[in-house]
Amino acid sequence: MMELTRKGEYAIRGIVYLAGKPLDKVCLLSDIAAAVDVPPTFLAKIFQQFSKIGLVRSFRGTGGGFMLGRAPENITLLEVVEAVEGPIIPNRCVCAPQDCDRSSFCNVHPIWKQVQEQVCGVLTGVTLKDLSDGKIKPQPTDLAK
Amino acid sequence: MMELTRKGEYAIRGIVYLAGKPLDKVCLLSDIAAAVDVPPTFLAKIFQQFSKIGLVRSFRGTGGGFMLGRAPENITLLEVVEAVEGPIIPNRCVCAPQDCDRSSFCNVHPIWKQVQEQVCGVLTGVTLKDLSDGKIKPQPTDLAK
DNA sequence: CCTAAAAGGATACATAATGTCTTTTTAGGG
DNA sequence: CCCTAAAAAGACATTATGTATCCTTTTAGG
Ligand code: SF4
Ligand code: SF4
Repeated sequence: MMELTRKGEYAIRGIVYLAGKPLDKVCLLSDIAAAVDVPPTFLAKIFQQFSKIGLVRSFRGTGGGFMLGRAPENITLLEVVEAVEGPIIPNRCVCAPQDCDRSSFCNVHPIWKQVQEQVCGVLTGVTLKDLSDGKIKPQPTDLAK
Repeated sequence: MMELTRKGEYAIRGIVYLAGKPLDKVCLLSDIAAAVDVPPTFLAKIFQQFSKIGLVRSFRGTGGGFMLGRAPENITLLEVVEAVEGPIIPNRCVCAPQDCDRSSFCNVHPIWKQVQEQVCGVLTGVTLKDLSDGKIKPQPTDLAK
């Protein structure tokens, strides 16, 4: 449960690599794939998805390639993950309570909502800039003392 | 990503049902399955797993069935989930950093560790008693203001 | 020894993950 | 205008996982 797929992992590697380059630098897919050690054909599919929603911009033909669609400090890890993995849904009832007859009286239901919020919270708190800089936000170290 | 499987969902339903019964009451698998609307054969497999690790106790033969292995206030949701889904691992590097060449310098790595802690934190904070009672812990409502 | 019930094992089917391959579109440059 | 570089699009192949069912074996009561 809860496991990021290869696709998600590769997606992050690829776009973090881009985030480490100057914003206007156009990078070849094949170069990115080699740098982050991902099968190029697979990464191509991933970047196509990114491109569709504007996370990266693509240029075709000679001299083409990819660059970030926005400044890396304005792209959160959550966006990247959800772009390729879909929304973070610990249990189907979180986004479709009507699918479960028991949701009206179920005590577990709110727990999954809570889990979702926590996970999204962590991933929203990290930007591509943080990741490429190596300057990870000081974690709250939330010890409910 | 992050989605509980049917197995996990059914497991929770089943054991929460048990938690709502007197501790010494032996329940028939078929009754449990019917009550929580889960395929009986599937629930059987799940309860076998529970039984092996002592989360529930089983009795064979005539008059047999299942009961909780411990008091419901001493069983956390995390235990139940991990019993059937395995450990909560947002990314493989969380439990096997040696599998990834990049883990030594990777900035994403600690994020997954953080996610894991948050999720486990939420699930550890809920017991079967809470779930069967309907008395869900007052959530921290962690608004980092 | 007969019956109830769980345990264990094998199997079937569907879906999702993980890639690869081929063809098409777009763009630059001589 | 053509040639080449590069991404986009779509089809396909393979494997792993999820979701379940069935059958046989073990255990226990009466
Ligand atoms: S039983 Fe509760 S937790 Fe499970 S799917 Fe339905 S609402 Fe969600
Ligand atoms: S690249 Fe980083 S996040 Fe991805 S698997 Fe390796 S250590 Fe983990």
